[in-house]
Amino acid sequence: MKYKLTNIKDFNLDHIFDCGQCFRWEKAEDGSYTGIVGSQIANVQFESGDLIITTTAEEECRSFWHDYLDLERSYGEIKKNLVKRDPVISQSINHGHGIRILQQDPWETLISFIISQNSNIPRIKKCIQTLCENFGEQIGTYQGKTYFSFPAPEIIAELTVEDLAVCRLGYRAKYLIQTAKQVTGDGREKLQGMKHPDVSEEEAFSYINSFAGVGPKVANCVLLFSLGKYESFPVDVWVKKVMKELYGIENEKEIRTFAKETFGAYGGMAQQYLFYYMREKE
DNA sequence: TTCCAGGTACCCC
DNA sequence: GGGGTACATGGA
Repeated sequence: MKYKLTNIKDFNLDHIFDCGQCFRWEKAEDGSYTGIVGSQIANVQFESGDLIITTTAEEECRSFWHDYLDLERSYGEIKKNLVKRDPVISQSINHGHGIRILQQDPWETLISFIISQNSNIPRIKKCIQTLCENFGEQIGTYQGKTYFSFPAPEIIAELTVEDLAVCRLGYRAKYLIQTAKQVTGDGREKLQGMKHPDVSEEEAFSYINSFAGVGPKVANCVLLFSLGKYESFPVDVWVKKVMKELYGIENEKEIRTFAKETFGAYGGMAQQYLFYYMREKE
């Protein structure tokens, strides 16, 4: 299927796919991006306000893409609000003005960010790709390339550390297996259930934080990138750098307090603008 | 060689 | 509850 969505503002593919929230979208020479979401392969192009989505899905799923790309939310208002609360962030917002927080799958996000710990983005991408190629399902080809789904919890739960050695996950392999075992059964439904607006950020945090290999940083990424808890403010090495440089705050606890008080309900968006700014700056 | 990367678990006090 | 340290791996 092919969709054309018009008059889209505050939207930039490079900002969205290169701000560290996702690991499986690839840029093509024409500037479009191709990725896998669920069991469909999709290509997205964006030019002068028009968004063209080409997908292998046969059924109508326009509203799905609206949700996934977070098109219903007014990022213009959010950015205005953030600058009003804190003028210092405006340069970061200008730099990543087209960022949108994708509404990703909680299971894939959980595993991806367990893999991300103490690693770097190119290697994280490679690990995840190998994981999908070896243990996901082949879902089709697009422009000569074969694509694979993200392996289900039931698949990873049955693997051994030796099976996963091909992915070069290091000490994280055992976390994947343990977490997958926790998620199988009714766990998957509980994980999805955390998306519900009635589930508070605190409640979601303590649940996600209880998985093997998940600490505060990974938990906050899962909350922000897949559970719609937009006040979450993941603190990693890059955020520490930018907070020191722009605000003179080094202590992690102070960073959290500052973010909560300053950015409030949209701490997650603020974090993404700051993270992207600091990473591009190097 | 050493350092570092979207950190966490575990131990000690 | 804060403060060290080991942990797999690959690129700079």
